[in-house]
Amino acid sequence: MSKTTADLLQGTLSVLILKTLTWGPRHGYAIARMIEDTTDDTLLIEEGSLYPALYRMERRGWIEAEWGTSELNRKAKFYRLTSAGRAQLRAEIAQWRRFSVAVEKVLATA
Amino acid sequence: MSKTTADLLQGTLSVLILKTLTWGPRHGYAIARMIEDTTDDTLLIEEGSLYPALYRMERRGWIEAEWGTSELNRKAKFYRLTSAGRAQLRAEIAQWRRFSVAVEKVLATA
DNA sequence: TAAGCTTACCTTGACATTCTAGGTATCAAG
DNA sequence: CTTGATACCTAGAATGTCAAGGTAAGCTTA
Repeated sequence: MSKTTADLLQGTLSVLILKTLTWGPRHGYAIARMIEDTTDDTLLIEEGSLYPALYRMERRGWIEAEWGTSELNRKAKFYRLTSAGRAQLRAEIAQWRRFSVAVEKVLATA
Repeated sequence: MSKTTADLLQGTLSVLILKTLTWGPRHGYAIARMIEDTTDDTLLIEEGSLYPALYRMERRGWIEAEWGTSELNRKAKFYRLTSAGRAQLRAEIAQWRRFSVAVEKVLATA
């Protein structure tokens, strides 16, 4: 099963990133590590998915970027939530729950 | 996510179809209606997604088709699960649960 | 001081899936 | 005989993810 779409369901990456940023500004690499750690590597965040997602979200005004220095003294771009991003997060969480409840309804039928 | 609050997450349509077919052979239109009814229209199955999905699944040997007559006396193509489809269903359910548990872990963090 | 590992970012192109928006045909009901 | 529901089908666009590359700088260790 598969090469594609097995690791992440399309559409969930943004909610994961937004939620991660509620803990405070983070750079991309750290966001990926946090999600992987939290899920015991069930969700693997590929960099080829991560960075394009960050650009999309920035373009849509959900997050803002600023260059800085990482904890390990490397150049890093720190993202933080905007208020639009916070609203988007609320919407996406609600959407996710509605959706997963609905899927469970189908899967749970005897 | 897109304008309709009800679109599917990529990768979930097949598990929904497979599960629906455990109730017995169904034609495409009936599969869509069942999923929509079960979820109170939270999950809307577009025909442009449904029929291509059925072909993919048939090509992969998860389901088999046979022309027949619907309850309302119309020509209809009835699909039924193969044993490969049953195995696929088990795998996809397991995958879905692992995935949704992982997403919840991220979203649930205080 | 060089090699190698890790951190950190970025991009291109392929790929799968879903949606939009059409279309056909049949049957039942008004 | 027109309308609405049933039932199938398809082309093309849009979207998002992944694979697979790449750059560069800091740390470690030999």
